[in-house]
Amino acid sequence: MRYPPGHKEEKRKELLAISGAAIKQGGFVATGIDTLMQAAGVTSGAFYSHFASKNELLKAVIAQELLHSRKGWQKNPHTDATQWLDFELERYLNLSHVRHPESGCVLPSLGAEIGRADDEVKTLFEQEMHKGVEMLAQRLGSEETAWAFICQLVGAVLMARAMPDKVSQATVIEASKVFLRDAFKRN
Amino acid sequence: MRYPPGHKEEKRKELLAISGAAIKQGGFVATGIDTLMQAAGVTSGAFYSHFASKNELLKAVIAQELLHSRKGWQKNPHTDATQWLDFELERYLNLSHVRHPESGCVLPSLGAEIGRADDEVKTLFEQEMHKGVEMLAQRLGSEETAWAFICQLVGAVLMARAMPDKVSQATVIEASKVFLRDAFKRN
DNA sequence: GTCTATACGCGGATAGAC
DNA sequence: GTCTATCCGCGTATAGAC
Repeated sequence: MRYPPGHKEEKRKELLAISGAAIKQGGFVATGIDTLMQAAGVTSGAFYSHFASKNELLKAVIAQELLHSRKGWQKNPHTDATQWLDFELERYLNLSHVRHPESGCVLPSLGAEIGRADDEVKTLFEQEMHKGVEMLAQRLGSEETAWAFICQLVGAVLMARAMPDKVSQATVIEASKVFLRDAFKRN
Repeated sequence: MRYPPGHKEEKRKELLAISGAAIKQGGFVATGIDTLMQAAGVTSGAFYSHFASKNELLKAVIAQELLHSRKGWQKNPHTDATQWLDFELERYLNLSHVRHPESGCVLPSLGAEIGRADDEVKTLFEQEMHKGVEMLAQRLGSEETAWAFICQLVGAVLMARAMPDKVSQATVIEASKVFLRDAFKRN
């Protein structure tokens, strides 16, 4: 055969990573398959060798992105609760994250579009989210607290990205940072 | 003249309200002008008698929706801080709001798309948001706290809408409700 | 002010050559 | 597996009749 074994799986992974970044940046509906494949250096016809439809791509992107987010949390080196929290707050609530959705968390970028997607997408999303919430709950005490923590972070980046300049963006994310630090300090 | 004075202004208001609902439900990019005007009972050609472009419509929708949100806060009858908070939490964090974006807050629905819009849109958004934050700050003590409050609410509804069933939706919004109640209780 | 008709581009998806 | 070519529908926006 002309391609080494495992080539297809690797190519799919590559397309997935590039598509994920482009979709987080431009939005799922707004970004066409032509654009996605151009970013990957192939033509739109090649897309369907790897994904059955654009909706299948969305599911694959969600699974990949949320897996990546969970891996990110596992890299937090701190055992002390306060230090662990500060590390996560700095990592998520910073201007670079606000200004670079293509390499950031999928939730502020695609949350609303997942909400408008079909049940297959939402069910997959729920399953992947729950894995993350279970992980966070071990640090934050309960799944309930983990959900509230996530909602605060996601809402802050979502709102900050809608702001026109760095100053107002910083105001929004710093507010949530202070609020969360304060809420978890008194336990 | 064939139409009474003020007819155009009224018609524009009507188109704006109907378009706002449809866009919050389906997304700004994903909803075409044909669809919007069909919902209003006119054809797409009529749209341009009232708005210069789809982007101008987005700005008008944002201004209208955020004005409506501020009016909603003003209807809160409570003076006691705890009662005021409970009233707002119940009003925003409930399943009906999660399941009816067309009549709900514009922020979870269009936040990400505003983030991808041009500077004109974002600047308008910032100005309108600041009016609301100033109002909330009088209740919550500071603009910083107001921002954090908004981010938690918006993130909760955004995440809940991405969930596939009522149970998981309720889990998300209840978590934020408890979290916020707890955070403001200890002041 | 609203209608119909239309220009023109881009959307998702498929067929067949290589 | 990827390419080119193509189908068909929908997107924004405009022109001109009524």
